[in-house]
Amino acid sequence: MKKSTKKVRFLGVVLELIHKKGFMATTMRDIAQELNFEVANVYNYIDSKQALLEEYLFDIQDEFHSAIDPIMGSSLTATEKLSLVISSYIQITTKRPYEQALLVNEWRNLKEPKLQEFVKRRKVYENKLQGIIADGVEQGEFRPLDIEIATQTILASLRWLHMRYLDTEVKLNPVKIDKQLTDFILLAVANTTI
Amino acid sequence: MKKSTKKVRFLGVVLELIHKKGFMATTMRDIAQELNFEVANVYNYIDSKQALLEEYLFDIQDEFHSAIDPIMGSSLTATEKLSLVISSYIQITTKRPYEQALLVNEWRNLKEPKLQEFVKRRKVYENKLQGIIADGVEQGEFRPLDIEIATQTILASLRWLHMRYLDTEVKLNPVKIDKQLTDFILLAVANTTI
DNA sequence: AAATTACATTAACAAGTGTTCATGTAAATA
DNA sequence: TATTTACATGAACACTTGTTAATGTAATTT
Repeated sequence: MKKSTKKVRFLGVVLELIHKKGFMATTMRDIAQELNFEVANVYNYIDSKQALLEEYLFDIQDEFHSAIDPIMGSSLTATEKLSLVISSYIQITTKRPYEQALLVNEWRNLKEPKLQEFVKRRKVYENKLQGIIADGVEQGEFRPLDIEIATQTILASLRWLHMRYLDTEVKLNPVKIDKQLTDFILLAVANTTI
Repeated sequence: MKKSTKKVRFLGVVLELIHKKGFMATTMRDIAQELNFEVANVYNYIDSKQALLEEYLFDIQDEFHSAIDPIMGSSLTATEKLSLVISSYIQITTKRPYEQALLVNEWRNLKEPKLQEFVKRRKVYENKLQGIIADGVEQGEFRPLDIEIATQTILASLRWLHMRYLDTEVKLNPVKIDKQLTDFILLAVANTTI
């Protein structure tokens, strides 16, 4: 549609509104009111309510892929790769907590065929991480984990963080967070003590 | 309202429907159709759509409290307590995955004042676990973690499990899950190797 | 057998839903 | 200056929403 600064503002304001009320509970009239104009004008910014959700979700999902791909392509050890994935995940979350919250909470509200596309793409990301874990176990860097459970557990352990970067809550120090979570996960998968 | 077996069936069928479609997207007419009767009859089972959500959420939340309370009251070590909390969490999740899914995904759709009540009660649970962590750090059983981050991370690492016990997916072996997750978390918080 | 309760229907309600159309004006471009 | 583009409005649309009222019948209790 557009790409002016007005649209940027629109997306930012609406993102917070959707996060606060939930996507389904946010009506087009809610959006219009938040921006002090009439309902019909919302359609000068977006094609539909669904398209709006898709725009947010696929955009933030792309960011996660852009972060993991160069790590996959590198020739680092599994431990180093895992560490980098964790750090990149935290970095994206602290930079874009509202989008991350949508990613966690609202992806279910996508409709087919976009829903399938989203889930498939998420699975690709998970498989990349799972590849790192499998490699680490094979090389003896990690203990003999069930790699599927380990992958899901690691991702889950990172999936709460956005809550601490929303609204007026006291922000946690990203560097401290990074150290705590990296230590936590690396200790959990490691074969040896540090 | 009631407590007959008809109501039990009602709650079971509707629980799955709500999980599949999402609470907001599930209409009273959807519910009626799923049970092969008319909309108005839904109100012979529940007072309102909101009350239905409240019934599910506070019931499963109570189950988590009932599980953690006796552990808190015991005179075990922090490590033993943490281990038991993890196991009880997994047990509830595997036994009632749909309710657990609601707990994770749909609590936001509660309305005041029930929403506040829910959040407050969840905080109580979190504080109990946080007490165990704090104790473990003080006693030197655990490493010097940031106890708030550790608590949230542990809980988050358990919060994906219900997904593997829903629908027609291949169920994971609960005993294996228990061992993998307990190892994962205890290693992550431990001061020493096992 | 009579009375109460549990389960069901038909019909309607007031309010809200996403979206479109026709139209207008301010701003940017030609 | 003329014209296109960006941003805005008012009115309406077809449909869906949760909920209630009035009423009926099957099952259970007295």
